[in-house]
Amino acid sequence: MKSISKAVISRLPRYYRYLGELKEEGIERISSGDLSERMHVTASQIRQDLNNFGGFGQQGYGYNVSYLYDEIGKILNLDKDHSMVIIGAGHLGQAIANYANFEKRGFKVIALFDKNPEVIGKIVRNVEVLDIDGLENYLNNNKIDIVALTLPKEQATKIADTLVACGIKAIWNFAHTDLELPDDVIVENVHLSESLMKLAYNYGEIENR
Amino acid sequence: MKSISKAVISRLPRYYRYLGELKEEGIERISSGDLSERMHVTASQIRQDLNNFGGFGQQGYGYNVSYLYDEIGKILNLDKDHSMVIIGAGHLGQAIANYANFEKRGFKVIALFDKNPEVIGKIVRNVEVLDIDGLENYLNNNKIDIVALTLPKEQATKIADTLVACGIKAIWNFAHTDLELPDDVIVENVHLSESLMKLAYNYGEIENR
DNA sequence: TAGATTGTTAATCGATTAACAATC
DNA sequence: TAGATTGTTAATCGATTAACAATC
Repeated sequence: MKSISKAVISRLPRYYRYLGELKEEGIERISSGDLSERMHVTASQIRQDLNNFGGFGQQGYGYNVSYLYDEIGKILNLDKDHSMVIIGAGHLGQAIANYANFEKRGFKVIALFDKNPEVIGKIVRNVEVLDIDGLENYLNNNKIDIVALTLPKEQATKIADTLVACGIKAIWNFAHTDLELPDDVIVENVHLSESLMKLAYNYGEIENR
Repeated sequence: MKSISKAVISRLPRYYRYLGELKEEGIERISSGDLSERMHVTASQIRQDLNNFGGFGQQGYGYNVSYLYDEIGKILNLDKDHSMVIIGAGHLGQAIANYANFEKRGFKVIALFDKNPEVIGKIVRNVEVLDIDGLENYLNNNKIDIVALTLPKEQATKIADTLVACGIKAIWNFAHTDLELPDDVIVENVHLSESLMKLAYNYGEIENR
């Protein structure tokens, strides 16, 4: 099976979001042309993207919204549950723990960790903040799918090695650094400062024209 | 002047980060070849990217780290101050307000807004949380460069229109929706749920191989 | 059936990589 | 000067768009 390009994957969650909205609006079917207008992408791209995974539509009819929504959900593994641990219980860690929609999609936060005694023991959305010293032991005794790293880069690098040693395969990295880990460990980076710099560049350009 | 491609812009902050690290390590010069090894990109791409903005290097020598760092900073507008207002003083809003490094780069949070009486009046990093009802008046009387939207999508859409009406040209959008705004308003999206879905897809692929 | 719209191939466009002459 | 490394042009690769036959 030829692997799917990164560009395609990165568009799937957006399709999923729009289809969810269409579903909520009670719309049963949609053509690539109509969806293209809503999403401001070409109809060609929508059809090409979807056909990487199979023929979800029907000639002369279009796509069944509910069916396509479910299918994209399956592709994105949203039909399975994912246990998640958050390391770093500062505002960012707590923001993620509190975000209800993740749980709706099967992402279940089952523990937070921190080294700060002031937050250890605190309950965030029914989940206790545990002492980081117990992390290794915890990981060895619980099946964890995803670890979110919401702590400063100095600590993130070291903790990431521990995670890999404990067999963690998926890391959601908010620390401002690139983790250098083995190939079979997936890292998804959220670099907020880089996002903000892009914004600074782009609005600077607008001002000068 | 031909405009620079999005792909190039999105790589600049990462170059900037690596150059900052090199500076801290006390390294004075670096060749595209050496930088390419550190960053895991091709030397060709580095040279192509940089030459969109001018010749920053010198044949036979490479690039002066400190000089290149400053030049990329200028391109990204980091040599200017940017006043920022955060709307939504929940955990995510507070996380951003608290992030010290932004201030180092010239991004100054000068107000937070919320509609929740329990947080209004609270001081976050020397900045007061104000009542959202006073937003329009505030924007009309203060020069604000960037507004961060860290609130639910239902509210974000409405607030975004207010922002545009008040002349805001740069929005850092954390709400899970695409804001439909005039062309001269720059929106930089941070869609955390889409990032998490990409991670779910990718580590699912690893498991199946 | 006729119209609509997909699935898919072919054409275009843009971005990345390779190569090398220029030059420090 | 000789070696190193850039700046830049040319070649390749991949992604997007256009076109249309297949088919519901």
